[in-house]
Order: sequence, then C-alpha cells, then structure tokens
Amino acid sequence: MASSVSPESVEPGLVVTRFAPSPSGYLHIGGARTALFNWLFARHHGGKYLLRIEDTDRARSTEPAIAAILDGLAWLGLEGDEPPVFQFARSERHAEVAAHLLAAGHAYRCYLTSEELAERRALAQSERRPFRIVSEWRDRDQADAPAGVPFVVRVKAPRADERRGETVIEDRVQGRVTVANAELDDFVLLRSDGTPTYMLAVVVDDHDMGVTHVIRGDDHLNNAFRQLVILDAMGWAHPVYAHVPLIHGADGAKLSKRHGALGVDAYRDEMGLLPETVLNYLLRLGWGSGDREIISRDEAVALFDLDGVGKSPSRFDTKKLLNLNGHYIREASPARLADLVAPKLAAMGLDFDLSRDLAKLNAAMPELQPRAHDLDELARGAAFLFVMRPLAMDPKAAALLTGDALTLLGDLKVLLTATNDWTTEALEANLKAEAEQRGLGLGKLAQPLRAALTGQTTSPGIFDVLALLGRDESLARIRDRLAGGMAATT
RNA sequence: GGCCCCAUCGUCUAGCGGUUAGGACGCGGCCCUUUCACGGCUGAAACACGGGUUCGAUUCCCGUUGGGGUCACCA
Repeated sequence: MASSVSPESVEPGLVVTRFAPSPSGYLHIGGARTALFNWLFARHHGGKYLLRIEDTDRARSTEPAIAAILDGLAWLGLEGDEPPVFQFARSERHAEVAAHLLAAGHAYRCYLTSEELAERRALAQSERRPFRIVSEWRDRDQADAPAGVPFVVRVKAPRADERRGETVIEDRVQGRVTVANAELDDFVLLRSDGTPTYMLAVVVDDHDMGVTHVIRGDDHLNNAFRQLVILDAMGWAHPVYAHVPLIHGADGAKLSKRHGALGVDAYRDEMGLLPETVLNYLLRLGWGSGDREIISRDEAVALFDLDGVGKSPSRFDTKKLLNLNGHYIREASPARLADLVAPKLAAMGLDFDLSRDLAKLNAAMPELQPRAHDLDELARGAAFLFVMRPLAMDPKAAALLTGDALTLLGDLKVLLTATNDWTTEALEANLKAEAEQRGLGLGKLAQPLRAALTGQTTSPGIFDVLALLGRDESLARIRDRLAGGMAATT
C-alpha cells in the first residue's frame, strides 16, 4: 500500500518546498515571510515551490480568505509553481491512510468523549500536574466498543521506553532538538465525524506532494515530533525541517493586529508600500548575509540559504520598513509610480483627470520621489499640482505673504509675465539674476513665491514648481495671492 | 505550570577563540542647499549575569535571569 501512494511525478534529488496557509484570515506578514523563504530556497536550488490551502477546518475556512491570500502572494510574486492544492479535497486520501494505520496496528479507535477528556484535563490542572492524554482504548479490545457511540482515531505514539525514549530532529534552523517520547501523546488522526485533522493531513499531503524541505514558523516545531510518529508508522522518509522564528511586534510580544500583523493588502493599500520593499524587508528580518541591506530578488535567490536564518525571534520595525520603501520609491520608474499615485489623487478630491493630467504627474515624479517614503506621501507631494484656485493657504505659508514680501511678489509677477522661456533652466537664470540685482538671498525670493504657488512652505525646487505648473497657472496663482493679499491688508 | 527554543547597540544584524566588536534603521552634529527631502561626513549607542574550559573568551560547556513558542476532535 505504501508504494501505491508514492508520488511518481517527483524527480529524485529535486528540492520541493511548500507554503501551506490556513484560510481563516488574511495573509499576514509572518506568513508572507514563510512563503518568501520557501520560494527563495526552492529557487536557489532550482527546485519547486508549491502552495497548499489548509482548509480542513470547514468552520473557519472562508472563500474571501483564500482570495486574499492568493492575492497577497500574487502581489509579492510568490505564486506557486503549480496550482494550489486544496487540502479538504483530499480528505478521502487522508482517511485511507488512517485506515491503513488502523489496520497495521499503529492507530486505534478511541471512544473517550470530549467531555471525559475535558474532565481529566481539569483534574490534572487542579492537581498541578502535566496532562497527557492516556486512552484506555489504546490496548483495549475493539469488541468492548460501545455500540453507536462515536469515536476518534488516535495514533499510537511511541511510549517512554521505546526508541531509547526520545525523538530527535536535526532542524536546519534550530539545530538538534530532542524531545522525550513521554511528551508525545496519542493525538487524533480522524475526528469523530470522520474528517482528518491537520496533523494527519499535513503529513500525507507533504508526502504525496513530494515535499523535501518543510520551512515554516517555529510554532510548528512541537508538531514536527508528532508528525514524525505518522511518518514512521507509514514508513515514509522524513523531510528536512527548518523552523523559522516568529516575527514579533515592536514591544517584543507576539505580533498581533495592533502591531502590524495586518494582511499584506494593508501594507499595499494603507501603508503605500511597494512589493519589492516588503520582500527586501522580510528577507532581512531574521536573515542576514554580511553587510548586505538592499537586496534585489535575483540577488536574494543567489544568496539565500537556511544557514543565514537566525534562531531568535525578531521585532517588526516600521521605521526601517519606511526607510526601505523610500529607497525603492526613488528607484522606481516615474511612469509606474504615476500609475500607482493617480487613483489616490482622484480619491483626494483634487482636480485630477487621468487622461489629461497623467503626463503632468509623470513629469513631476522625479522631483517628488526623493521626498516620499510611501505612496500616500507621494500623492500628497503631488497634490499642489492639482489643487483648485484660489489655493487654500497653509497658515505658515500665509504668514510668508505679508508686507514687503507681497510687494516683492508683485514685482516678480511683472518679471515672470515678461518671461517667455518657461523652462527650469531659464527660470532659474532669471530669478537668480533678479535676486543678485536686488542684493537678496535666493531664499528671500523663493519662499514667498513657493507660498503663492503651492500654498505651502515646502515643495520641490521652486524653478521646478514653476516649470511643472506652467506659465498660465503659475501667473494665475500669483495673481490670486496679490488680490487676496490686497484685500487682507486693506 | 510541563516541555522545547532563544539571548551582540533602542531595532534588524555581521562575527563562527586573539577585532579599535563592523554595517543598516532610528537619534545628535556638520556639509550640500531657495524650503523640505535626497546625498555625503561624523558622534553617541551592544556582547544579560555567574561559573567553568583555555595562554586567551562575544565566540565552547553548565547554571541563573530574561524573552518566545507549545501543550485541542484549530491549523
């Protein structure tokens, strides 16, 4: 029987990894990193990276969650090399293995009810001694079975005196981990409704899918020992295990919704991150290769190994994440960023028309990029280009346009009205000459101009602002200010 | 609580018996500069503690402390 379930499609020597999320929530950041490590390891070794949706818990698995996970993976470019395997669809195969285990004497039917178990657990707790499930049905004659009572199928875990009393895993990340067999109990393989548990399903699926390397969160380390019990009972080879430490929040506690254990969609839509940022950040979180910080996908494939994965949990640092994103925003093409920012501008209620203004946004992008750390900041930086006249003035900008400054602005209007060569270079030459002639620092001239043109005290270089806005719009905005200023000073 | 794992600047990390303990983020200063950024230079900042082993421990071993994970008919 064992031979009949051996996967024939798997080539010997080929590295096969998998990412196996359970679709009860969104793809969170820890899951994304697990997926990335699996993907990277497979790529590095020229192997295969598979996806499996662990949906055996029918009550908690949802379609939207599946969609969100697949969407998140697609955004990060971590789709499986083959269509995802849905675990629930393989229930029959799992039951078949359970039946085989039963027939071979490696498992037994247990008629203990959950209530009885709960009682024993409570008792053990009140007596402050460790609780381990010990079912009398393990060695009891099946003929004693009460009729019509539901049962679960439990595996026969090795007893304390078997196999020298302990089980060892040579984990590629955690090193040698030893657990006493006394710690292992007869866990459930098949629930009383006949459906397989996670513990059974993973082992069978990993085996059938030909998975050679199990890379997952170290919250599964204890489970690995249980899974070995099934593997050994079936006579199947052990995969290589690599249990990666979990990601914690900034306060060191387990990453929760409060910290940033958001769906990756939130990193994209709410934080305005680029996928390459998330990938690079996740790669460096818990893994290092010398002094390397900025690592491209291709470089990561070449560099990645399990030896570089640290053994201690790491904390999530939003500051560093944003700094990285700033880097990738500077590196991204203006056209790509303009496409990403355009919908945000429209949503901000600005006078932004995609077909009319995309070119303008595109042209402004190189000046905007160094100033932004996320896509929303980029949109805010671009906003001055598309605001409606007359501009709403920031108080600090308004304060800049009083008295002499207003007079100066009037003079500049005259100067600019006479200017026909409306390029950054020509504008710069003109205004610098004017400042020099007046014996003023360029700042004296630039700040009032900036305030009038953008309504703010910060913006890209003033000559770029002038050029980007265009002659008509620039002059109109200055005129608005002069009129408003007159009114205010009257 | 039992079991398992972990421990270098605030954070992510390099280090794999002998180093002025390196880099990055963040923080301070200086420079560049019309503002804000970007960029460049620079400063402060760490081997949790106690025992061993060794000529010599951040590095190897043990313990303490601290942190994390896990103890389901969830995955």
